[in-house]
Amino acid sequence: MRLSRYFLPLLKETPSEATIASHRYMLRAGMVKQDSAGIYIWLPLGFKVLKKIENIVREEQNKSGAVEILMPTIQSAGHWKETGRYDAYGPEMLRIKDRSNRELLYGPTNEDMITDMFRTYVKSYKDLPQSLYHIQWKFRDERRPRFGVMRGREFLMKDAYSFDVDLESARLSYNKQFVAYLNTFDRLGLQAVPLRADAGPIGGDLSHEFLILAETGESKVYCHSDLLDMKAPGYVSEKDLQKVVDSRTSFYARSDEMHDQTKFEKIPENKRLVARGIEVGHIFQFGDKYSKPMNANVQGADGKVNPVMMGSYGVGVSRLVGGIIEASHDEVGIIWPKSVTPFGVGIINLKVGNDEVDKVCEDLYEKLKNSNIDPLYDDKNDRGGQKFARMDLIGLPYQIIVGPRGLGEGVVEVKVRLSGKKMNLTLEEAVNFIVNEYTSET
RNA sequence: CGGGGCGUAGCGCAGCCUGGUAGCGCACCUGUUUUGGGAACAGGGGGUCGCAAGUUCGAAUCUUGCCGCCCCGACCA
Repeated sequence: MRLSRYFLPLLKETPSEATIASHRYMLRAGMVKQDSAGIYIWLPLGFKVLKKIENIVREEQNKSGAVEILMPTIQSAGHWKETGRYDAYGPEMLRIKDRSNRELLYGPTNEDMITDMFRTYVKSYKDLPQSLYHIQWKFRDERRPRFGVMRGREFLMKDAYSFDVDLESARLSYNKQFVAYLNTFDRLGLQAVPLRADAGPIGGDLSHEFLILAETGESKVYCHSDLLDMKAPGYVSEKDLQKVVDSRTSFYARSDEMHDQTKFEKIPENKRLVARGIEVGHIFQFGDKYSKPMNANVQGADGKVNPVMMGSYGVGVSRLVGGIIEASHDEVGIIWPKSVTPFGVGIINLKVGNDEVDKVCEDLYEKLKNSNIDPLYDDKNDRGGQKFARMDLIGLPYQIIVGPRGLGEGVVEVKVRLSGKKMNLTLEEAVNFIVNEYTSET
């Protein structure tokens, strides 16, 4: 993309409402624009990142065996009355009436709807287990939206639902999602900690929440520090699932509400970690909580009819955009992990109009495009300082700086955003370096 | 939901107390000189001062009502 033809409305000054880094930078880097409290327009740069995160979440869901569907944002109140949640959910649910005075709502979650869908089709244990997910916009009428997209009212969420014939099988489905979450957050460049959680308003027996550590996090985290050193498991066969899950859940790791100081103090003192975190995922097993009142029953091999055993698994996709920035920024701007960066590399032309500089930039631009690097070429006729500051702010992992001074010696400058390290390389070397950075690790 | 605050140009703000027809910085447009870490000078465009009613000869400024937004706390993915 050529910057001169892109839509990137940057702000030099920080809007007064933004108090945390991710909110400040998302506004300044032209990623989002607030339309009303907790509701945002996703501008091109922000939208690209959102889609990249969404795709990683999708790929890991697919790998786990979950199947994608898409449920509507607007739901009928009927299903919610059947489970008793219409009254239980409270004012955070946005209730709407249509022209015929029918009661509708903008979905804050989808257990009721999917259970209704499931029961009309599935009657036999032979069709189980089943995991379905969708990635869809939700609405919760928060009393106090804040922190930009981290706590919006409208937000993009992946929610998966598992259906099993018994609790033992349901545990397997739960574990698959648990492992999928470890892999998902790893690919997003995040260190996510699974905490034992309270099932909360969704209800259930077994539950974990996944938090990324950040000073601005809303939850307090107490955990064994070795948990942070564990690497993502990658592919895990069914027979090893429980072992992998146990290897994480055996560590003490809890949020404020579930904290048990006595148990915490059994951890060696130098391994006790108290930090703050941002919740980016939450998984629940809740058995027949919805299937029973909704008569979502299946017939087993023994001929008996029982409610299907369910779980649900959420990831805050739009919240992750902010969460990643909280976890990865410095005093001048964002530092994107390679997996979600809106562009692979920024090319800075320091002297637009100079034949040689223009030619080298165009050459780099074409070569990188053809190597699937998706470069952003700053071809605007601005001063150097402005270009550097701009590129640092939007946080692409690599920059290639092309100017007459370097070209006089036959080199361009490659800058690594994270380390600040700069290298003088020939044009070919620069292209090879960037391509290699994106292919050497997955 | 408790407590506090703010709505004046795209962004950041002053003016309001003490009423007289709107200003500063950044951004934007034109020109000149510049050009390797957010350039300088000159000229210029952009506002029903959140909305409505009231007081007044006259309201950004005073009064009342409404709307919107933010911050702290409690709550939440």
